[in-house]
Amino acid sequence: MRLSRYFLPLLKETPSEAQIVSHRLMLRAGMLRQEAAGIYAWLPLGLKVLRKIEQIVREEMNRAGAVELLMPTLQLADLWRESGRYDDYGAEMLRIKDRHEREMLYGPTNEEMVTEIFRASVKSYKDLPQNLYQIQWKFRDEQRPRFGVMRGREFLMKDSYSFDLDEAGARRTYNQMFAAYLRIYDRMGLRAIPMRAETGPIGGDLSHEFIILADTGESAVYCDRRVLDLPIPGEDIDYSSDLSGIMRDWTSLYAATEDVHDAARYESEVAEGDRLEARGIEVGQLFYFGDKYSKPMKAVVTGPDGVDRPAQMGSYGVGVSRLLGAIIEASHDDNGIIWPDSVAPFGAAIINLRPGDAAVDEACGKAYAALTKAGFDPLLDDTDGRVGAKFAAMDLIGSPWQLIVGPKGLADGVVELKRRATGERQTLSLDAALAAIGA
RNA sequence: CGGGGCGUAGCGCAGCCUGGUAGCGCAUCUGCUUUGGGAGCAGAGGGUCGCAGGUUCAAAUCCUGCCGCCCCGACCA
Repeated sequence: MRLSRYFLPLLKETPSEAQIVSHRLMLRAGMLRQEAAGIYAWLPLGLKVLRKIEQIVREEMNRAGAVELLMPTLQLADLWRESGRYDDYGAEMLRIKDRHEREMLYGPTNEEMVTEIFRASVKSYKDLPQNLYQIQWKFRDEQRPRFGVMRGREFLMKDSYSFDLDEAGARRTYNQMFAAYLRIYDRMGLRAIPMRAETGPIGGDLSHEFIILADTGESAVYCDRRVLDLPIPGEDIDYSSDLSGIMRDWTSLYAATEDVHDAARYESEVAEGDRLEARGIEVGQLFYFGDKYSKPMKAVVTGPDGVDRPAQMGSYGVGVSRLLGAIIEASHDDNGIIWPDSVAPFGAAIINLRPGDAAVDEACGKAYAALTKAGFDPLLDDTDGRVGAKFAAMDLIGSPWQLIVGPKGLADGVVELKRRATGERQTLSLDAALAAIGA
């Protein structure tokens, strides 16, 4: 992409409404525009990151054996009456009437609908287990939206729903999701800690929240700091194998959100030097809730014994849009965002210090072609700006690699290569620079 | 939902108390100079002052109502 043709409305000054750093940086970097409280337009740069995060989630869900589908954002109220949640959910649910005065709602979550889909076609234990997921917009009419995408009313969420014949099967699925979640956050450069959590309105008796430690987190968390050093399952993980060991390793060390924190247990189980009390951002949650929905909604399967029983269900959410905020909270400096390579909107930036200079233009063109071919999706700054402003802009939007091409260096046969994360700069030939990036 | 605050140009703000031709910085546009870390000079454009009523000769300013947004708390992926 050529910057001169792109839509990147950078802000020099911070909009007054933004209180936390991720919100400020997303606005300044031209990723986001607020349209109403907790409702945002995703500008091109923000959308690119959103799509990359989405894709990582998708790849890891697929790897874990889940199957993607897409359900509508609008749902019929009658469906929610089957589970009893239409009346229970309260003002957080956005309720809508269509032209026929039919009561509808903008889905805050999809347990009812997926259960309806499941029960319509699955009748036998032979078709189990199933784990269906979608990446779809949700709406929860928060009393107090805040912190940009961290607590929006409209947000993008990966939600999956599993169906098993019995509790043992459901726990196997739960463990698969547990391992997949460890991988998802790790691939985004985040250290997410699974913590025992309350089940909330979704219900059930087994639940973990995945928490990113950050000062701006909304909840207080308590854990054994040794969880920070536990190994993440590799790409070669076999999801058909017994994963209870991973689950055991990660859950044997104390880690709990304030809602379920047990101070006495914490103090007895965690050595004083290992105690970590911090703030955390919740970026995902796992629930096992058995037949909470399948029973009232009659999602039953026939077992090998010929007896019908409600499917054992779980649901698993990842806050996709929230993750942008979480990643920025975890990775930024005074100059702007520091994107991990895996989610960077552009894998590399080429800064043309003198557009119009034939030699500089040619070198930039060569770098652009090589980086494009190597899959970096580069951003070429071909604008006529001040050098300082150009550097500041690329730092602000967090380009992981910055290839700086100017007439002075080129006269000596060199360019400058800067790594955003470390600030490290090297002066080297264009070919060597491209090789260093990996193109 | 309780408490507090704010709506004036794209962004950040002053003006309001004490009513009298709507300002500043940044950004934008034009010209000249400048060009390896957010340039300088000169000029220009852009605002029914959130909306609706009211008071007044006169309202950004005072009064009433409404809408929107932000912050603290309670609540929540």
